[in-house]
Amino acid sequence: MVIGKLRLGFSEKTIFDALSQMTSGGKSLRKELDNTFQIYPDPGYITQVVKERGMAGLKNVRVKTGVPVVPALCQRLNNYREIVDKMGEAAVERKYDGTRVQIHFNRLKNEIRTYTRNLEESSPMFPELFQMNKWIMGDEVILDCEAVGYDKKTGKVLPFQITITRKRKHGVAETAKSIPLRFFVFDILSLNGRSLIEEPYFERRKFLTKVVKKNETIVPDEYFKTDDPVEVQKLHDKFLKEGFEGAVIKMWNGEYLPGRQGWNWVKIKEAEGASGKLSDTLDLVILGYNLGKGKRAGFGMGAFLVGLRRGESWVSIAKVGTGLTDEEFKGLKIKLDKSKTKEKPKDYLVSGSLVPDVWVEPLVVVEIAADEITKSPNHAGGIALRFPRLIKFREDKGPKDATTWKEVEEIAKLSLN
DNA sequence: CGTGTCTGCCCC
DNA sequence: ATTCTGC
DNA sequence: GCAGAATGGGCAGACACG
Repeated sequence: MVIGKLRLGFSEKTIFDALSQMTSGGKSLRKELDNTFQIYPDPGYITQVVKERGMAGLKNVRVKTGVPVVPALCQRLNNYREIVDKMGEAAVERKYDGTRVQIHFNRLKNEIRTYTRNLEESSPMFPELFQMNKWIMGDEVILDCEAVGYDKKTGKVLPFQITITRKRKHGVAETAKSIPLRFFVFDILSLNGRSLIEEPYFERRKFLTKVVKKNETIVPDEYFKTDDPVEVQKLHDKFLKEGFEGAVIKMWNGEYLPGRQGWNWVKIKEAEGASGKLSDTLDLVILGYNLGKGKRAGFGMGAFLVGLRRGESWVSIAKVGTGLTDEEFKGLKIKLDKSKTKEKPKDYLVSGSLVPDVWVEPLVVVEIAADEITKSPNHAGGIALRFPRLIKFREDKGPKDATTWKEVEEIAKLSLN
């Protein structure tokens, strides 16, 4: 099936608005179009159905294996009480740092297909699913899960960088052997032709338990029911200690809603109130900046390179392009241009792909938050920050007061549990 | 044949 | 992924 | 509150170059 470029993003909204108007419908019509899009995300097809059979035709569009469902996503919120206040009763699940997989199983057609979070078909990536027929109690099933690499000896999950090596065109079988994946199933979207997306969470979970038989490769994900913020916090701490990315909290009665809607699904990774999953923020020095595109080109900076002192050199460990307001970008450019250098300063160690458009003297200190310190093939320091963002400018600090290499190594050790 | 660089309706 | 911004 | 548009690290692949 060809899903056109209009699939996600820019104009299905416009198209559906036009379609609603054309068919003299109002808001309810628009809602019906959106609901259909969730189970058949192809605006071209939907337009055709409406054209040929009118809005009534939409009722005949059903969930089916081989057509991806627009996946539900998590809102972010790092306050336990607020989460519970917004949801009431909720389920708490582990957050896995892997890759999202929507599994479509059709016994009669002998078909097993998978889709990514962006509705990309990914079937060739997961040869281990070919035995689904033994593991699934049903003939036509759509499952939602997270696939994570795991260590066969210890059973522990592996870092994202290892899991994602599976995203390849060649050598999939070899990689599957050396880095097996485990599929943690947390939802079921359809069963034998019947859509379950409008069923409440706890009902879907009942179906899931009946349908998925646990084994080495596929596991019905564990969940904990609660309406107590303290309990949520305890579970979150437990998950972090176990080495998982955090917790996902879902409304107990919630439907399976596409995208981020309301407070149906919420994720929490960091300690309550913290700005990133990494235990500490880092005070780093700006080494240069890039000119930026689109709106950012207007104020002459899109991102800046940060690093710290290691021995006699300055080494980069991240680029930062978020966390600043437009005004802050403008102000920072003016400030940095005062210490622009024509050439790369001699004591800078920065590898090719990260070389900025403009080099600056190592003077400006910024506080940076991140989720993780990872080994890096790109940054000269050999490590990098995952999801770096600016917290604030440290005008009170000079380059000598910046975080030291030793401190970073300590934090890195801690973050590897 | 290796190495470097760049790209992806990429994954996060 | 995170974050900011205009609506 | 929501969608859109900026931006991050890093993987395999494709391609250029020597």
